[in-house]
Amino acid sequence: MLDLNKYLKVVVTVDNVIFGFDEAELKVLLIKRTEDPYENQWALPGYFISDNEDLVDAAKRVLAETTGIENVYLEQVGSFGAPMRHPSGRVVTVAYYSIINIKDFKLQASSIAEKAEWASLQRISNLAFDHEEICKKAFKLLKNKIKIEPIGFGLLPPKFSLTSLQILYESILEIKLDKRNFRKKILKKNILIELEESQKDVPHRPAKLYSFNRKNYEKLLASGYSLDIL
Amino acid sequence: MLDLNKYLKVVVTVDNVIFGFDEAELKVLLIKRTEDPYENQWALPGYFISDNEDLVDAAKRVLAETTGIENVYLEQVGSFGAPMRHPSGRVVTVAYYSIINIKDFKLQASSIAEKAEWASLQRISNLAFDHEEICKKAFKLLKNKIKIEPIGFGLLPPKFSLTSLQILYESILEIKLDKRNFRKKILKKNILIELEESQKDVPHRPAKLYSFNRKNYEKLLASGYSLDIL
DNA sequence: TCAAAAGTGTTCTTATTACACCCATGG
DNA sequence: CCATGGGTGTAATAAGAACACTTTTGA
Repeated sequence: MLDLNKYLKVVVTVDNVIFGFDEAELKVLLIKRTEDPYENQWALPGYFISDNEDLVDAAKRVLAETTGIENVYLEQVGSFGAPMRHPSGRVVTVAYYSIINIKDFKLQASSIAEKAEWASLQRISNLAFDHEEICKKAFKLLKNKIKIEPIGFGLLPPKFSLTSLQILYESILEIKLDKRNFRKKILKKNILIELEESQKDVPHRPAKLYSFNRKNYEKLLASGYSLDIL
Repeated sequence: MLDLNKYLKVVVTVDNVIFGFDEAELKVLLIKRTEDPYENQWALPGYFISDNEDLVDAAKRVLAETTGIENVYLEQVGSFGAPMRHPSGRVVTVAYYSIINIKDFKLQASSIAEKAEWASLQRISNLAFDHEEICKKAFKLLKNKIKIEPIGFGLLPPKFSLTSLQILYESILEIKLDKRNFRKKILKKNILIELEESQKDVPHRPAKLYSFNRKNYEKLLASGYSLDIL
């Protein structure tokens, strides 16, 4: 039997890039570190893995422990293992990302994180470690994914206006879209349910509200269909 | 200063999924293992990382040591760290992939690998560890990448016929393409140079040969252009 | 002269782009 | 009655899909 002790062993951590959408802006969840190194600096919610724990399970556990967020689907960003990325020694991290509706979760402090906060994507410079690089790679993956999968709906409340949806796409893809063309295209996909409800108490014509037709999307998927929203 | 010795340390390996193209078929490079576990079984070329070595550098070194292949560009597939993926204990692996022209490299045996061999993609079941899963994920990434970047040319000799190029796209994307439409589309991109040469000694009308116009592609890229081949 | 792959255009259908005005509401 | 964002259609252009026969070569 192979003796693994002959080989280099390193510390492995997991980090999470959680995207949310609020006030018409894409945000990312950061924690304020309470531990050395980078004490009191902003960082991605991450920590060490435990034994007998799959990497994605470690990421879920750490996310819950540092921010209170539970039950989210995580997708892998990749591994980051530059020899000096951690000032205390060799640490390889495996990063995950997800997108959530900010209003669905209440952020909690923890022993590891003094506080968790949603930060604008424009303000992710000066993060601890190589976390800015990790954020950027996650954002790139998010951009590619939203073009072919209806993941944007996870960032919105269950009932939303077409304008909110358009702003969401514009924020993530960093482009401007034509209102009429966007509506035509998204409605033709048959993955939205037009509700009876409209916005209330807005100082302009209230927008019709829609919800995501998950059932129909899954039916379309099953019949071998690629979304290709934009 | 944080003492990393308080935390779990695990063995980290790197594995490589090297794609090649030969006899009109997409292949992947495998080694026959000479070490326990999975002795004498086929596996991806991989091994343990060293200290003070970035992950991608480890992957390059290991690839050279196990197969003799050097100087290739590696892209990360991701990390795989299920607790029982290695029978001897906890081992997290970071996988990379690349595509090369088979004829450009001579495969060499090594102490770790009795021999290296190109295997058809259809024959990657029964690999050691979770290497089949890793191959599948790498193949998915390759499929997506070839749609938007001209990486296919790396799999072909410097001079190739349009039919070879079409077969290459068909193999990777696992679809059939219309000959006329494919030619129209690829020629319109302005990334091919039509050579004076033709095939020789073929028992049918010889095909014109083309080469990849890298300079022009880079110029197009710089002017903010997305390839979108298919 | 046969077999095998190379090479070549047109038509039809579908998707994409560009663009400007009236509507409903709260203040 | 004003400000604000909601909602709507058409025409022009570009891209994609479908399709079959002739050509060149070696054997």
